[in-house]
Amino acid sequence: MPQAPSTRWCPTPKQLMILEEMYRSGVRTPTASQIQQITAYLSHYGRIEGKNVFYWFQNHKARDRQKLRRRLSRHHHLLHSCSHPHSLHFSEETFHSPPPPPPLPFYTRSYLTSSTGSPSPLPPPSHFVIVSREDAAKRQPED
Amino acid sequence: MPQAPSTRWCPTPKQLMILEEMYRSGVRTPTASQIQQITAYLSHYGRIEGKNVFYWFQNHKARDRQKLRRRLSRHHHLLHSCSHPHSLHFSEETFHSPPPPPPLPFYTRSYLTSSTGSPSPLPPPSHFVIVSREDAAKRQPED
DNA sequence: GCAAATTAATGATTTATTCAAG
DNA sequence: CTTGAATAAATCATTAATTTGC
Repeated sequence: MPQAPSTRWCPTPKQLMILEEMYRSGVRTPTASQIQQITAYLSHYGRIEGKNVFYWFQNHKARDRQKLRRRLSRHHHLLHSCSHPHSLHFSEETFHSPPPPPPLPFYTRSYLTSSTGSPSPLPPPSHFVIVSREDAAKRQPED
Repeated sequence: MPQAPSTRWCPTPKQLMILEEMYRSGVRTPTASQIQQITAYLSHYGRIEGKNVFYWFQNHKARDRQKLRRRLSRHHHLLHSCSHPHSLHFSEETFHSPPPPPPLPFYTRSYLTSSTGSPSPLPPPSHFVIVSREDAAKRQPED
């Protein structure tokens, strides 16, 4: 019985080291030729195909971003909760502790495209624009 | 030491999420009244002013286009820019120094200059594509 | 120690976006 | 308005770590 035909690529430690080194050096989305070169080089350390290299960089980049985003998010939350000592009291949640679920129906593409049905929004002031950097600027949805 | 009264707005993760959702929904250059409403809504999640919203959409749209344009530019210049050693962060250092055992020169002058030196179509077609996007080019910044 | 069971990583696919060309 | 090009995000699937009962 032939060994389990491992259905997916499994990088050798050496291959992994090199890929990580490249990533650290700034490689993120290698071009086709770069992928070819990288693949050719890594094939000295074990079986590998171009798509493996392609996927590896895609995944690594994506998960790096993911990790970073989670870290920043947590950091942000910690800062906020720590900077408001008085929020430790539970009874005061009425104020600013947890943003209650405010209504979320907002602007959607449908709203923008069917602009004729907009009763509340101010009429586009059109020419003359930009107001101060203060309250806002006015513009027509051109997109 | 006086606390740094953070002179500029810093979106909370929640605010960012909502802004991005709006952007995805088609909002690009909200009108003054839209900005007012958005600001009011986002203020549930942290300090924010109308100008912050205005600038956010301006910047996000601009950077989105910039990113795309840079990608296209890269694509357009690939054949020529491949001869730019600088564009390959990991070229000789990464390959010629660390990997001692196996031979395989990597990015050599010949490769860089004869960018068209990739005669074979590219990474294994295996039954799916990846590869189609390769011939085009991408690379480098802000990834 | 050692596998079966469970959980965490991560390779591979699919889906949803973006802008701009036609 | 539709489509092309190129991802990046979300998801699926399999492999590696680990936990656990014996």
